[in-house]
Amino acid sequence: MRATIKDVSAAAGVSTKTVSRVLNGERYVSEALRLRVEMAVAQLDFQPSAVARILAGKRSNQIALIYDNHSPHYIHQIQTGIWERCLEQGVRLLAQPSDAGSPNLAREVGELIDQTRVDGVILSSPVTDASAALEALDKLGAPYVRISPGTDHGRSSSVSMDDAKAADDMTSHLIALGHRRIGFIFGHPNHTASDLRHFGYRRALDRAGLSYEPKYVRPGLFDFASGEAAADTLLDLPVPPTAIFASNDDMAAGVLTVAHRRGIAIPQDLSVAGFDDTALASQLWPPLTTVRQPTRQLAYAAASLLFDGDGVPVHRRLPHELVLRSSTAAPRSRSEA
Amino acid sequence: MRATIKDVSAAAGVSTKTVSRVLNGERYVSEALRLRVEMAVAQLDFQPSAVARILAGKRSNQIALIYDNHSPHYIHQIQTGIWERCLEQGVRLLAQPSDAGSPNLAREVGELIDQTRVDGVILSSPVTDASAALEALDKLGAPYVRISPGTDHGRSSSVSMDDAKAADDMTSHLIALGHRRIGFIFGHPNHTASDLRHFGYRRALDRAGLSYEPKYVRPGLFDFASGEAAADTLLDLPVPPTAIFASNDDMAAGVLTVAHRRGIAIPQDLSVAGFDDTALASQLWPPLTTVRQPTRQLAYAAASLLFDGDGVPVHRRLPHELVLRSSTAAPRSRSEA
DNA sequence: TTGTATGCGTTATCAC
DNA sequence: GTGATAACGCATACAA
Repeated sequence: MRATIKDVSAAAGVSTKTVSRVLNGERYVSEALRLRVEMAVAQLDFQPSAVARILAGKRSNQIALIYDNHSPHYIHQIQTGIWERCLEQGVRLLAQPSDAGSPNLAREVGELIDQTRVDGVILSSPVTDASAALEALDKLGAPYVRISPGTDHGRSSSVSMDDAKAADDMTSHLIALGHRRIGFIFGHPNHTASDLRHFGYRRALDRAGLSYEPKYVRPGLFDFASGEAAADTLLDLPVPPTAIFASNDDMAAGVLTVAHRRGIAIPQDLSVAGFDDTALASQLWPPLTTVRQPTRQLAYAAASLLFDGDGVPVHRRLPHELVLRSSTAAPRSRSEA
Repeated sequence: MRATIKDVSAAAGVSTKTVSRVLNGERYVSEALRLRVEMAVAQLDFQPSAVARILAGKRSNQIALIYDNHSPHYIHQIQTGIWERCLEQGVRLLAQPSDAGSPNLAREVGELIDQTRVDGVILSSPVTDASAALEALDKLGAPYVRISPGTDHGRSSSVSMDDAKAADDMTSHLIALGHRRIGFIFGHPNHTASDLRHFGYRRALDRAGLSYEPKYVRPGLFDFASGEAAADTLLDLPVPPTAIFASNDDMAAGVLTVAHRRGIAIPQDLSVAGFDDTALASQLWPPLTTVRQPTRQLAYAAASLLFDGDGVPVHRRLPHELVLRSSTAAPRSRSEA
């Protein structure tokens, strides 16, 4: 049978409370007793029951991650980042897949909190913007941190990258290389980052005095197929763009595929850039010029905010990084006539 | 405040035990009382505490997945498959990253079981073959199911694909196309599937009367870089292979990259095939001929085995699928002289 | 500094 | 069928 605190206290000849004190590193325990307790613990290979601790105590040392994202890489980065911080803190992580658009979301979140007694919740995109979930958490008074929220920044603690600035930077880079017709592929409409990226693209054009041409902007769904479709449409234009900027790399891979299929040379005839959301970009040929999102770091920071938070909402911005490669080299003679 | 069973019993005018009976769908409750209890539950929006249930009851309705794999896609498939089954069963999933080679693995597993009281554990590759973990589970008498174990099949319930047969099938396909010099890139030595795949490759050669040439077999680590390195070595041979079969698709992507870099046309000058472990293959150009592993289904089946298991080890084999594409078209005139 | 009594929210035992 | 009452294994408040 498993050993309990009672067994330990009997073996050490002290009260259960003293054992509890030693276990939790409280003060006011004599060295002598502490030593005896520690020996007994080691001897019996005692493991405190997390369940009993949760029931009796105030904290559960458990947090939950609620996610709904179809990019395995994104989820993995998020989980890894949070897990790193949890390890340092001795906290367990409950992974909770969900459907950001589901009418049951509020109920699911409520059940999660009530049933498991998690100390807090981390929301990743796109659940981070699901008001049903936020309302449920607010109502239950559960602490939560949002990763890359698109709206309502002041509502809770959150961490994010500056998507608009990142898109602006990349677009400006393309412009500086001499590009004048830059295609843009929108991200999934459910993700607020999509809007921000599009806005950054537009802002950069505007600042450079270039006109925003809706025909160069195509919708997308963050997946390979929509990237292909968008590229086909853009490259079929009478005057096609000299560069295509995709809102993530799955779609950028679609662009590359279409280019290969059509015999279009990269970067000589077309420059391709994208957000490196799924880390696919580094595996493509030619290697893509990308905006690298610090997903893992964002997740780590989110967990930190959750653990260290004192109630007042805090926002943390983490820097993005432009990874420049040959795929966006200057066009060979495609400046405006 | 959260409602408790006591509140419900008071509201319904019955004992707590009766409420418990209704909640757990036990027999011997009159329709009248059952109805009153259900109304009270709905009225109070009562959520039973999972924690208290675990402490008092026998089962926790929680299982754990122990994994250590650096392929986000693999992990995602595994988690998704298990989660699907858990949803049907109303069971929560605790995700436990680990290090299959860590000397602390046994301790970590022991703590997991003792602290969380999970009803069972699912092990994915490569932890599925970590004897330290298996011993710890055996010692604690915790039920567990292994996904794609490479050794000791009889030790526990398990699910798997026939890796040797899959590699054999693919190699045979290449041979049938006319290939006589087929390069092979080994998988990560920690994964037992690597050996099986290599064996299947060799068996197919043998059956076809082709000699096994060690110079056509290169080591690999299941990552992009090792695929590149292996391809470089193979293509530098005086008489290079006409086809390269990589043990996963990350490495196959490396092969494609090297081919592009060297101006080698695919499939005219080189055929490329691989195991589609990370689902990357479908996004490459040209699309790769692959063995598709039913990862999600394996995970789902593993969870089923865990829930339905009655103690006696059961093994379930799930079929693989060959996805044939132009990347392994017949060689244009490269048959042996 | 140490120990005692009580509670956490549910299930299990055993009466009625 | 139904209901008291005792566990479950720990933390908490309060004494000593």
